[in-house]
Amino acid sequence: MTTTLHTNPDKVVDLVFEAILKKRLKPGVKLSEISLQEEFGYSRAVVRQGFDKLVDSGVLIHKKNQSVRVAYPTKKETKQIYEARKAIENGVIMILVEKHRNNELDLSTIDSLVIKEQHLHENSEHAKLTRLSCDFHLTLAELCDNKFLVDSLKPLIPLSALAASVYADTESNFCSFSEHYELIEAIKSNDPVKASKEINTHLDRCVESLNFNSKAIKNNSYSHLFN
Amino acid sequence: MTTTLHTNPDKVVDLVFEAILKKRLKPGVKLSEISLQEEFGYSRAVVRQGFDKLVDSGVLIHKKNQSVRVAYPTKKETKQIYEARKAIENGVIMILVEKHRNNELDLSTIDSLVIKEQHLHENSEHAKLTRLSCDFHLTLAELCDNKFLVDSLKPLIPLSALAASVYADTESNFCSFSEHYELIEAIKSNDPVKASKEINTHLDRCVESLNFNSKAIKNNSYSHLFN
DNA sequence: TTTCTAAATATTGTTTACAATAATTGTTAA
DNA sequence: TTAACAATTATTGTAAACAATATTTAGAAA
Repeated sequence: MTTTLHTNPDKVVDLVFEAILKKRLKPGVKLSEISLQEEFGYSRAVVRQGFDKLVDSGVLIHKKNQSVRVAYPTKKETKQIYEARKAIENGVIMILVEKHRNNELDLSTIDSLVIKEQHLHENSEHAKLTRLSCDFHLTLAELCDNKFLVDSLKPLIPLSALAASVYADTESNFCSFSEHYELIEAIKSNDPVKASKEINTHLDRCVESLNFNSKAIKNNSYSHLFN
Repeated sequence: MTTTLHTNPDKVVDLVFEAILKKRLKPGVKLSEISLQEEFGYSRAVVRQGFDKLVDSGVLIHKKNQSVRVAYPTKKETKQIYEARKAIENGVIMILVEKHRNNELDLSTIDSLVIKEQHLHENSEHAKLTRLSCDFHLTLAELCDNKFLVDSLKPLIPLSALAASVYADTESNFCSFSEHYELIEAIKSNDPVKASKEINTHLDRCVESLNFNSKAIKNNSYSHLFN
């Protein structure tokens, strides 16, 4: 078997992002350069470059001479993450309403995504629904056709997932499917005020559904996370 | 003389950012790893790490096996940059209005910055004014006390400066001092609608002041940029 | 048993050397 | 003179070796 050698640091970034969105990588977990090198056939330098990018975006934390760790968002950071998302995603929605008004917007991909979400919701497949709702928000940004906006939002999605890992009591009802539906309807009705209200309340409710008190104790006992 | 060895890639990032904001680094210029290494005493690895970050943010362009080059924003990219800035900075202003309403905002630094801008404006020191207006926008973001918002906006400022290098006919009136003043007044009046309008029209006018036609020819003749 | 200390191990930080590629220069032929 | 090609040079890409630091393990003393 010829193992193809991977040389793209972005692949490492995608790998870590995906693992976080699937809740396989939990907040606080250690990630050594060598382990990824051996497991996936990346050179150590490539792994380091990928890690550097992830550290830059705040998804990994790096202290000198220590292994990087998956971020463990504090209450304050969680609120900052959603505050930043509100700013960026509001802009995204405004652009999409404008585009839709000018008949420049193809909503077919997002429509089918919402339908998928509905199915998962009806079948109570919470894990998959959570995963898909991340795609929902990123897909909206991508529809703007603006790489700078996408790059700004991208790291905030796994960070949100990490915050949920820490503070969400239950997976159900975290990122509401019905609110996604309403948001798309607002875009289709060419109503920027309504659309803005929808995205704001949606993201506000994501934060409100978190429980910062009960898990506060857990912050002091990282040990169970590190094997 | 004991030359202290620099080991922080972020210093390289700051160095390049500052050089761009001061218009000393022009769009399209080549940057070799070795030159910075020799000139500032960074190790090549550190320079590479800094370059990687700058490439990630879009400020440098990197093709395999070639030296990195300072970005040369196209017309489309320039519009994307300002579209992204409108999204992010709108969010920034909304946060600041809310903070000011709750008496949680100290505007003294931004006030003195605007006064400095006024002096430079009156003395027609266009270069310094352009430099300071970049600080104005970044300082607003920093007042939000949200590192994610700051990180999102940060690369868009040098990119705006590069766009101006390419498409601005004259330095004067590029980023209007009086509009900065009006924006702060809007925040002080606790009026989110007015403040939102101010930042939007301000950024729109920045783009409108650019001349995408005349410089279109220059795109084909890079030669004057490379010494 | 528990706690402190020291040795051993593992991991990251940095430099170096070499390979691969691009850019430049020089030469020759039309 | 110009254009095409070859040889040289310069620069980046990659891997490997070593140093510095952190972590773990083992052992000794309380």
